[in-house]
Amino acid sequence: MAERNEEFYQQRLAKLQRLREQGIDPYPARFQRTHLAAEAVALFQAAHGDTPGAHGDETVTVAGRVTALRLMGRAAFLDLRDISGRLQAYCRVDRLGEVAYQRLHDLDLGDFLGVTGALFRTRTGEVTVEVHQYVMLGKSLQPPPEKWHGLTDVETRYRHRYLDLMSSEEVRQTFAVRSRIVSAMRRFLDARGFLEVETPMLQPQAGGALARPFVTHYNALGQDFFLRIATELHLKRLLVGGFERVYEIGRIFRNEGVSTKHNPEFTTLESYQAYADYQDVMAMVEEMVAHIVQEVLGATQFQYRDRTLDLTPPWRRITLRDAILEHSGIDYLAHPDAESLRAAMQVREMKVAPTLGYGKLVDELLSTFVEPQLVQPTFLLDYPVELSPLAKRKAEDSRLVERFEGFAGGMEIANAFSELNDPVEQRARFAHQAQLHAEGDEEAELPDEDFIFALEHGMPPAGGLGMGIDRLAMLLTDNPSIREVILFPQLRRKE
RNA sequence: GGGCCGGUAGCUCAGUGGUAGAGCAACGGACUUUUAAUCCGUGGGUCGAGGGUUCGAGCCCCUCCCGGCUCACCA
Repeated sequence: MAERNEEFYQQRLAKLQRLREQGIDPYPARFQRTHLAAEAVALFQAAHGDTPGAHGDETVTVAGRVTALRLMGRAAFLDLRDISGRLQAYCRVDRLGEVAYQRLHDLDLGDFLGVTGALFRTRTGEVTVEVHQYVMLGKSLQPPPEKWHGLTDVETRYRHRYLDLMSSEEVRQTFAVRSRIVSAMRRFLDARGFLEVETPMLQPQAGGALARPFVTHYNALGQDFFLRIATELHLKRLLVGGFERVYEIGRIFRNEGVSTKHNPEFTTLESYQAYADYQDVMAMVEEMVAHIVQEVLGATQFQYRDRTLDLTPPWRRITLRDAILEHSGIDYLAHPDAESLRAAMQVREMKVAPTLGYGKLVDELLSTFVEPQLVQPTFLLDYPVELSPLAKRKAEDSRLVERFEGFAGGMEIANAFSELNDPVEQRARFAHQAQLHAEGDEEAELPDEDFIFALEHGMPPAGGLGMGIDRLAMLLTDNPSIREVILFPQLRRKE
């Protein structure tokens, strides 16, 4: 864990004081720069090529953080880093004058500095700005992480993410990619006529997924509220209201353990499209993901861990039944009830809690045998109705619903179905869930009377989708842990 | 919650029972094209916390805290 160092702080505070005594504001409000670091380098390169020792007459003003400082008596080099990259600055006493030059001794790594000067290329070939004048833009009072090894302590990286970002270009890149994923997703959906909406995070009851919620208290109403576990039920109310294509990208909260694939708050996309079914959604998912990857990485093939993933459509499609049969040898449809299926699983030496219901057992088979094998993008189709209280049954087989999940890199990244729009059946499904809840399943879906009331007013057939943005970001940034793609991941409080 | 691993200077890390170390960073000095600048010198530590064993504990034992991986739980 990073800790404050009082000695360094006092030293830097003294430097700050010296600046003020010289009438210098160490925290000015504004600075007008003419170029980013990378722009300055490109400018010089275009005008003078890469001949070592070349001097130009281009004057630039750049600003950034001091990341290295090499004082050599009557001359000094320092590295400035801004969002575009790094630019070396060269200071010499005969150019800056004795006073301004000596003041460099009170400069520290981490300070923000603005410099103006002429570009040249050193004899070792680096484009450099020879400083005519400089301005302190923000004094730093704590030392930055080590310049060569950077920050490796994982706990410090997460608790003080600014230090991690400060010292690692790779980490900065990860979060830039994450941002581009989300904006590419928005562009894709917007171009297809989807309307982006926002629905409540604080809810009198949390529904739309099988998960335990966080509870909070609303003082003004004197009531407990729940943080949403999904956006589904509100988005479908909007279909009832007449919107035909809606989506929401937002944070949801699930009161569960953390792991490399789970953070208690995470970000999902949910979209709903009227008059579409899960087959239409499947086509959209593979097209959308390929589009995003192409925009963000410039190709639909990329490295994830030790494998090359190819997200070019079409993705493999296989029924959940066949996938489980293939990887575990168990045909769950041949075992129509929980007792029989559990017995079959125990024959294969799986430890299964006797309290697990039929749906959970199937889920267990999926996550144990199938999910880790799905490295290349794959859609699993047709799930048992017990596992999907909000999905429409298949016309040909009432044990199953029209649902698919998308996998890549051994992780679930999408979940979608043809939405159940029959209010009477929805009520019955809720009743079944209520029964499971009464039997001790804390994750069972609770009946949402207003949602049923909405359905009773008529909802068009629709295809709905949920996607985990964090997991998509893990894939595209080649990170094995969800915490690496969340800026401030959840950690236990430390005191 | 279980198992395994880790927590030593601001940072990166050595140190397996006998005077707490190195590199970077910091401070002082030399140096006008360096770039992990170089050279000389200096300061800097409740060794995660608490207890125990021992003549003596960073090191061995116990408890606890925090983190990582993993299993379980968990979409």
